[in-house]
Amino acid sequence: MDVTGNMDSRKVSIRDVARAAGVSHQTVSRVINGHPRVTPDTRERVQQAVRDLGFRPSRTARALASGQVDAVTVLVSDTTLYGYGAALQGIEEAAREAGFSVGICFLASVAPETLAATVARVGDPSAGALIVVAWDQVGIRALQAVPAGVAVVALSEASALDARCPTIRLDDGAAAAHATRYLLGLGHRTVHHVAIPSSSGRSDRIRGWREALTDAGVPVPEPLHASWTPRSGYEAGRALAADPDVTAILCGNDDLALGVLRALHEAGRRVPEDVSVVGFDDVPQAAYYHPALTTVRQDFTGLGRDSFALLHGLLDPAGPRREPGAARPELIVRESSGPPKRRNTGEQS
Amino acid sequence: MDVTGNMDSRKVSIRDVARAAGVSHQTVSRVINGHPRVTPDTRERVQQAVRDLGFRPSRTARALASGQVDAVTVLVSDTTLYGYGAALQGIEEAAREAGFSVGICFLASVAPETLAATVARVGDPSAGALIVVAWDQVGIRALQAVPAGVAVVALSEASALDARCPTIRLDDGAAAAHATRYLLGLGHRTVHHVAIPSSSGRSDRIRGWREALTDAGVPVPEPLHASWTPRSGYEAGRALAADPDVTAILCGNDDLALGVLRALHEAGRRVPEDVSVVGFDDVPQAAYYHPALTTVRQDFTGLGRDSFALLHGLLDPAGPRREPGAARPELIVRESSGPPKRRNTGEQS
DNA sequence: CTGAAAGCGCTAACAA
DNA sequence: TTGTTAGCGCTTTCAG
Repeated sequence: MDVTGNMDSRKVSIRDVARAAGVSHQTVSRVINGHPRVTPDTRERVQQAVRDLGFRPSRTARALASGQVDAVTVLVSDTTLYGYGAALQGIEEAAREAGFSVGICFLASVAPETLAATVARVGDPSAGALIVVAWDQVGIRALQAVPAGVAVVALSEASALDARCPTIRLDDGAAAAHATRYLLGLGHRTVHHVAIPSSSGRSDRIRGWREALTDAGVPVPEPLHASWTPRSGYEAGRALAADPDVTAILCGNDDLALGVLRALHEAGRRVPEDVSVVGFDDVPQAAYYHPALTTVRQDFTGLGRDSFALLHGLLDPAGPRREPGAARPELIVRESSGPPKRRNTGEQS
Repeated sequence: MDVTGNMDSRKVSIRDVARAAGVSHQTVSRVINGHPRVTPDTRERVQQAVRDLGFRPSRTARALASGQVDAVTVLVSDTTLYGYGAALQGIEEAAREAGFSVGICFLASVAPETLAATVARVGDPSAGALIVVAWDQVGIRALQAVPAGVAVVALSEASALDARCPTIRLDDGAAAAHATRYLLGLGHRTVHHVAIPSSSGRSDRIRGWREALTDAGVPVPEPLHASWTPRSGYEAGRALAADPDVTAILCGNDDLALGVLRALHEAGRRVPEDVSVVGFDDVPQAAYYHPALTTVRQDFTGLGRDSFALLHGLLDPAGPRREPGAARPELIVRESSGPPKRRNTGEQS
């Protein structure tokens, strides 16, 4: 017995409540599920008994009997990366508000050869629905490994090939183009790009950047393909720093930009006087980098919320629809970008 | 029917398999659970049927019948903070290896008044065991709200009062003391401290720092109490930058250190020439800050793994014991720390 | 509006 | 070694 004088609460079942309230266990079920046609009096008696006994319905039993689970598990490669972590947070919030429990599986730590088996296990129909963050290759592969018959929603790049499931798309092509035009507008002759890995081989960010360059009729340098880490940004940055023609760099994320910043500094190239650097994502630290990073803010949390709303709508078509609410990408101008020091007077072509 | 020619796999039950294999459903249960006393022949027939029908056991039904769940849910305030995210990742890895599914609940987005209810809901005994990351106030409060009768393990600060549940303790008091002595050893007259919020009011980091100072017989400045964000580090840093006596600052985490770095820079105080800065945690970005941050590396992932191992041992005392494997905190010296520029020759006391 | 019966898919005792 | 009989705690159907 505990403080409230009851027996251990883990053993009270719907029948115990029924007995205490002098009704059938069925009536108890109706009351706890908010069934409309119950006499106020009966309802009150039952609720009293529920309180007295500290009854908590078993989600497991409910799931088994009804075949519905109210659970979603999120497949995501690595929440240490800001965008992924924020998206997860958005999903979890929305799911919790809807009374769903949320499970998680980090794909990054799954051996490639066991990926399919792992996905099959966590994607068990009896474990509820799935949301897979497919912004990278692992995510895409996980998506393909999802067993048929499971409700699933994906978060993907806009350019990702065909979606065989409902999808929330992150269109940062437009944002990349916008950032590129901003840099061009500052007077740079072209903009170099350090790219994050793409899920599809044709990343939106690369595409947007390239289009902006092409539209402006300026040369399109070869993009540098990096990973997600500051270290790989640093390596790309060293290469770029050695080229005096480089005056503006658009980075695929803020971590990359951080590495680029450092490489530039070590090479004696000042930012933004000699080189402008623009990041992507707007991590909470970006405003405190040295110099403070100009970057494209993205609403990952909103995307996460939207993906859950989409899933919820799928699962319960009768339920209230929620309009997508994710904010559009937004360029945040800080210290790391500015006009090139010496304007070229346009000699060649 | 799908590619393999079977009916929809979500509806095959243990009895279907039994029928196909010509045995009782109980035998099927034995086979899928690896029960030893089954004739190899029978076992083979059953396994064949399982394959043919694409049978997947229902975790829900299994949980309901056996009373065991093989699931753990993690209560954590905000995985956007590196240490929390890494710990979660460690827990998830270890749990998945053990065949557990892992759920998650972000405390930061739970309204304080609904915290207890939320914890009670996700901490439902039928939802499995709990690991709560109690490195902060919300975590502690969540821990207290855990209903009796649920298996729970906590991750807490070493100084946290009494633990009413098995606990993995993070002792960064020693690490803070070590970092402080390192700074003192460099010749600084004292070390200032910008503190993260503590779960207990008596943070280990503060204690270790204070002890090192006291042991060395140097003055103990009042610690500055900040939050977790670069911004709050920045604010503390501005105050510190204005004080010419400040030559060494130990920060409660790397984000704080980043903010401090920036404040110092804006104030024209050079790092490490004028002021040394040491952080805590060693986030992946720390080596790329400007200057590269000296910091105390912590093995959060290992802590996470250990906490799951502890829980697993609790749940299954017969199972294999796993020794705690988390690495001890380690000081990583980089560019942000060094000897003070002008040695004081010890005029005033 | 309420109750009785049946069963969700599985495991746990027994018995054979 | 295998099969039979009972449930786990709840929802669902159908009577009353």
